[in-house]
Amino acid sequence: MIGANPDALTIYNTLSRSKERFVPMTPGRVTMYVCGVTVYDYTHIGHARTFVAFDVITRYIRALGFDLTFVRNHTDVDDKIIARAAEVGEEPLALAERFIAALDEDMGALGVLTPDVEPKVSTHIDAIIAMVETLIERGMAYAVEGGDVFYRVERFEGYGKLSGQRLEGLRAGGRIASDPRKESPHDFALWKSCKPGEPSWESPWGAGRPGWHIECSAMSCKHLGDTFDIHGGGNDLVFPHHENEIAQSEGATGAPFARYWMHSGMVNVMRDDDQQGEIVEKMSKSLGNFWTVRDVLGAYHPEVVRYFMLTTHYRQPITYSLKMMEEAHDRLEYLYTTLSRINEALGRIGTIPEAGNFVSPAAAPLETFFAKFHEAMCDDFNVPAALVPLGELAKASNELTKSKKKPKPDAAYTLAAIRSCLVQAGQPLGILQQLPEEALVELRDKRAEALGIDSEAIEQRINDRSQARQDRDWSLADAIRDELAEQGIELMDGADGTSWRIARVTKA
RNA sequence: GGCGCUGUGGCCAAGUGGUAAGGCAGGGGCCUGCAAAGCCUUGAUCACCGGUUCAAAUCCGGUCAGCGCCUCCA
Repeated sequence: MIGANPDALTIYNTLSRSKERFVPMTPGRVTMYVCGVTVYDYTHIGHARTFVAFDVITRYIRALGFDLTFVRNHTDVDDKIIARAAEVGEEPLALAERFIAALDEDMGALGVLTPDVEPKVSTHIDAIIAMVETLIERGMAYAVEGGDVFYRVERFEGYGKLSGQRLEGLRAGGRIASDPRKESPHDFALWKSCKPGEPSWESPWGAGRPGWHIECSAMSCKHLGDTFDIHGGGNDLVFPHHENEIAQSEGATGAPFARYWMHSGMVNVMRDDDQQGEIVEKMSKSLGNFWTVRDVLGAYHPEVVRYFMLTTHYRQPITYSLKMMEEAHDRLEYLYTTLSRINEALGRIGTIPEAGNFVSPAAAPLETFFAKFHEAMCDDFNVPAALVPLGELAKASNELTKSKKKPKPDAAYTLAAIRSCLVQAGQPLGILQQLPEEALVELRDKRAEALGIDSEAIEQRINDRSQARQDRDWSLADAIRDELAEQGIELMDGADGTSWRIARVTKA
């Protein structure tokens, strides 16, 4: 990508609690592992936030010229999956498989790139067992009667280095009675014996299944090695999941685990509370306050969902609301409208003039565009700041496309350059990747569909009005405009006919 | 109780030592048969108190408020 400088990238590392210059282990190559989800239900907007955040990160790392290997797992063996499967009378692995397919579909629709490797627990049992055995050999874990294996937390010196927790500060067993077979209440399960009827695999400790944290240690090790560059996930995984991963991996290999830990912020949701009024709280399955990706995709264009997520830095929490989605919709529509106007203007002349022969009047934002964009992106992927130069470009472009005349050669060149910049910058962000004319229709139709507006009826009335306007019957034309405006339809009279859009649902 | 995060104009949101990016909404204007779109223009001293400094939204201490994790969680 133009202006990209891989040496300039800075990443906030949870481990050091500071921004660090990013230097990969192997020059030019980056290895990254991101925790996926436990697949027992449809994914919600919270999952999508993390996936989109790391999608932008993977895209931008590649745009910087790095050769990235990206691994993201599916946890397909887990208590919740077993419980859900029992509820609906399905085989646990079949249920998991079904929701993996749904996840692929949802994330694909959101434009989230498929990772290079998507390992599953069920296909990595050997690697998991091997790692547990190593941990036992090294004294970092112990098997107990009944066929469970626990990690010996107190044996791992660095325990708590990621989350800043100290063993004494933890409320282990506070809410759930601690297993008396544990040496310490903080010890956690690496291998769990199974009850009859549950999915299980043979192991040196009897039939059972892996504990929750071990799969990520085993699978990241298998696909990326003992030490790799970046480990990511939602910040609710910092403790205990990621802390335990470090204990397992470093306890087993003796080598440093992930070098940079990146955590994305949660999606919040507003709720009306009788006592406290409006309160924000984390979107989560257990609170039941979630919107599934498919619900939201039913109402909004996928790039609108992405744009919404791009407006807040990935480490900050973001509040999901209708108002913010509408705002994102309008802003994306604005950018696509800008591109469409460029196409229209450029369509009025034949060939686009070559660079270098013209002094363009709107060159200022163009000259600084990539510098600003990369400066923001290299500052720990500051996407909200990176969006600013896009807006500047759009403004300059719309100034140039104001006139309906044939653009002058230097203006045409500038417009072509702006279009190219917008589309290029949109690539790592995952927006502006459609033909603008198609995107605008999709944006409009999606909103029409969500509001139950009949597009054909609208177009019919527009035709009626066009006739009235031809007859110079302004009062009838205005009456139709008002009638449609009642439904939130805004008409745009242009040189080549009338187009329409739907006004925002919520204003204040 | 422990660990961590946050508090910037009506709303959203960057900035983390040199006198506040950007977006939305609102006001004014240009354009338009009218309108929409687009363009121009307009607003904050950064929760509070104290300290460090030539200089702080930005560093340190304290207070208040909100949130997350410590149990499954993206």
